[in-house]
Amino acid sequence: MDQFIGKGGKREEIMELSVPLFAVFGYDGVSMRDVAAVCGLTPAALYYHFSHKEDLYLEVVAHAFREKSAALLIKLKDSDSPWVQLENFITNLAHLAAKDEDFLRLMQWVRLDSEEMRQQKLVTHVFKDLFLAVHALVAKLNSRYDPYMLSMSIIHLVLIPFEGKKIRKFMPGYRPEHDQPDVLARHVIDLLRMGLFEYRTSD
Amino acid sequence: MDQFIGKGGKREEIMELSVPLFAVFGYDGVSMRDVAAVCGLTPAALYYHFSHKEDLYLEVVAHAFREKSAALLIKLKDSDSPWVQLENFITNLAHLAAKDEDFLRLMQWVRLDSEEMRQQKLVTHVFKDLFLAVHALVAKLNSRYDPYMLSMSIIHLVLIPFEGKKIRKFMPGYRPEHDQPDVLARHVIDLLRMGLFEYRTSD
DNA sequence: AGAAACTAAACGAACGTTTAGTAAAATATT
DNA sequence: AATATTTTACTAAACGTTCGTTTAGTTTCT
Repeated sequence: MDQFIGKGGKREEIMELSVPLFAVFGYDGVSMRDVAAVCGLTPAALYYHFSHKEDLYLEVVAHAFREKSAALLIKLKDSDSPWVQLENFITNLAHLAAKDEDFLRLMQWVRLDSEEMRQQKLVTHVFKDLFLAVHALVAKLNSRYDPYMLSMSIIHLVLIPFEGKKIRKFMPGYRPEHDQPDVLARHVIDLLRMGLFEYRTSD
Repeated sequence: MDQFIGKGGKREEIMELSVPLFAVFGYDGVSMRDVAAVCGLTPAALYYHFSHKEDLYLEVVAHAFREKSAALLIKLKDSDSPWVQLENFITNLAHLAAKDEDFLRLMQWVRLDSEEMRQQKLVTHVFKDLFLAVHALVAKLNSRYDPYMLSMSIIHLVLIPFEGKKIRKFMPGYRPEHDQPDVLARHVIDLLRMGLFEYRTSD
C-alpha cells in the first residue's frame, strides 16, 4: 500500500534529517559521512537514493523552502484590505523566521553560493512565488515607491534581524525582547506606516 | 630602514591577496594551497607567516573590516543636523556596499560562521564601533523607536540589497538602476522619512 | 526468485600541516 | 674591510586524515 511513498518516503526522511546539518555548516561544511551518520546509514547507502552530493543538497534546500513558503502564501487572503494583508504578512513572516532557524540559515547559504547555476535554480524555484505575492501587495498599497525595491525592503526588514540573531546579542543596546517576533513585526509595521518623524496617524 | 614594516608588509600582502578568495568561497571553500597559489608561494611558506589557517582567516577578515569601517566613521561629522548626518551615512554606506563586493560577502560569511568563539571575536572587533555610531545618531533623531532596532533596520535596509545582488536579478520587476547606490539610498531615505502613506513632508 | 535497500571495504584525490633543507640577507666578529 | 654567524623567507617532499565516490557482496521484503 506504500508503493507511492515507499521510495520517496525514504528520500524525504534523509532530506529532513540533513536539513539541520546543511543549515548550520553549509554545503562544504557537511560531508556525506556526516549525513549518513545522522540518518543511521552508511555513506554508500546515500548513493542509492541520490546520485551526487550536490543532488542531495539541491533537493534538501528546495524541499525545505517549498514547505515554508507555501505556508506563508496561503495566509495571504484577498479578503482584507491591502494594508491589513501586509501587516498580517509581516507578522507571519516574523513568526516563521523566529521559529525556523534552519530555514533562515539555508537562505543565507543560498545567497552566498558561489556556483551561479545552482544559485539561480534555487532562487527562482523558491523565492519567486513569495516575492511576487509581496510585490503585488505593495503595488496596491503605495504608488510612490518602486514596488520592487519596497518588496525587498520589507522582506529584509523582517528576515535579516533573525538571521543575525547571534551577532545582535553582542551589540550594545540589545534586549531579549528584540528576538520576539511580535516585537519586531510591530517595529517594522510602525516604521513602514509612519517613518521617522512624529506625525502619528492614530492614537 | 624597513625594520618596522619588513615582516608585516609581507603578511599584509598575503592578507590582501586572499581577501577575494575568502570573500567568494568562504573559509571551508578556500584551501591553503589556493591561498599559496594566488600569492605565488608554496603552501608551507604560509606557515612561516601564519600559525594556522584559522589565524590567517581571522586576520584577513579583521584587516578588511578595519579599513572599511574606519572610512565610514570619519565621515560621521557632528557639524550637521542628525537627519543630515543620517542621510549622508546612508548614502556613504550604499556607495561602499556597491563598490566593495568582497567586504559585503565577508560580512555574510561572518554571520554564517558556525564557530561561536570565532564569530564573536570578529563581530565585536569589527561591527561594534560602526553600530555604536549609528545607535547614537538615531537616538538623537527619534524617541518613538527603540534605537537598537532602528539602527539594525537602517543598516540592513542599505546593506542587504547589495548582498543579494545576484539573486535580485532573477526577481520580477528588477531593473539595473536598482543596483545604483544613489537610487537605493534615495529609496531608504524616503522610506525612513515618510513611511508608506502619502503625507509628504515636502515636495 | 528477484528486485529493493542496504553494508564493508576500498579508490584516488585533496585537505591542513610538518619536516628537513636552502639561498639570501642581515648581523656580529675578527 | 673581510669573514663568520645567525636570521629571514622561503622550497620540496611527505605526513596522516578526510573527502566524494565506487565496487562487490549481502540482507530484506515481496
